[in-house]
Amino acid sequence: MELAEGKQKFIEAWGRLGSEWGINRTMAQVHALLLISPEALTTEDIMDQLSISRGNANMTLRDLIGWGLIEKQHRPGERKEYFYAEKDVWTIARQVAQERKKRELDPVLKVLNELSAIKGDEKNPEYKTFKKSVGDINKLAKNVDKTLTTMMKAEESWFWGSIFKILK
Amino acid sequence: MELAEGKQKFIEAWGRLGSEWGINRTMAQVHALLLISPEALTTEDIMDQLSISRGNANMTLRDLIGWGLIEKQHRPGERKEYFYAEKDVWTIARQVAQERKKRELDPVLKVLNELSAIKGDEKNPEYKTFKKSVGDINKLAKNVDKTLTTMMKAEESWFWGSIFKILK
DNA sequence: TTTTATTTTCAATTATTTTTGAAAGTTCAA
DNA sequence: TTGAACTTTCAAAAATAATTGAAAATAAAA
Repeated sequence: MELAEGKQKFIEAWGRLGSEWGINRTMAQVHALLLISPEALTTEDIMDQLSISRGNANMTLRDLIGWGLIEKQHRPGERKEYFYAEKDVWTIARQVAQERKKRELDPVLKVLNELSAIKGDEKNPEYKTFKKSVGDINKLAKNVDKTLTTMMKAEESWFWGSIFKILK
Repeated sequence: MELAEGKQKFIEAWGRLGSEWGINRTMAQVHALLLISPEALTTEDIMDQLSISRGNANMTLRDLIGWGLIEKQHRPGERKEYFYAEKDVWTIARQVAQERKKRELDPVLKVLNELSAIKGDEKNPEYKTFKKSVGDINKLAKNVDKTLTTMMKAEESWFWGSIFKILK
């Protein structure tokens, strides 16, 4: 396979994975493009290479900045903005984990805690089943939360080293 | 908060979480409803409680069976089918991990391996950056893959025990 | 067999999400 | 200031996804 074809495949695969996990396909593709670009790109570069509109490119780039995955760069003497992706994959993983935790896991944990506090008749099967399921999910979610929090602070080699020492 | 309100909140929260993670909202809601139901429910029960059509209920229930999250039950002397959700949360987590790995991670790993094999000029920055990013993502994906594989075989208490012994 | 209960299918509709593109906004050099 | 270069906004359009509901299929009972 040639490099040019490989790039297309990578952008496509990253876009598909993103959309399967609730991330806008275009956003994932722009991220993929920047990930494999040695130099920062302009909005126009991105519009051209992915055949997307200016509006779409602009909004997507802002979102990616919001996720902490890319940054704006300026070049002396130029008005245009350049965009450059963080290339360290572990940093990317932590960043995504942090954002999704904040946006999705944390709110759900809040609801689960409220629901865990509901009182009722222990003789009532409706109540018992509700309580059990909510409680169990809450425990699991808390474990995931703790693991993510650790991961977000950790060095990659230490993290996987620790995981595999045990899980092997 | 009353039980009835709590149930609604739970169904809503589970539906929202599902859709944020690429799972059809209705599917997540049907799952939530069955999770907190002590008894198996009929298609009609589900249609009524969630205000969805028969077609939607039927397809969603089949999907949930496909994910290994619910099962059909039959009652002697009755023609109607009843649906009952697996209640063990760790089993649910493993099942979801297994299905998503199979449907999404495995195909991506296949592509990444192909892309990792692309040869090119080490002096070319385009090639070097592509190679580096793809290679790093591939490594990370393989670590996730290993961890999921272990998790899918593991007992809950052992798994979290091991994780926290190290991550603390 | 025929009737009745129930499930499944799927074309059409509805809802949601994404994208476009042109106008408005901003910045800055002249 | 003006105007060129560039960025942002957002209503409308397009694309995608989810849902409906009635007809067809299936299965059991009469």
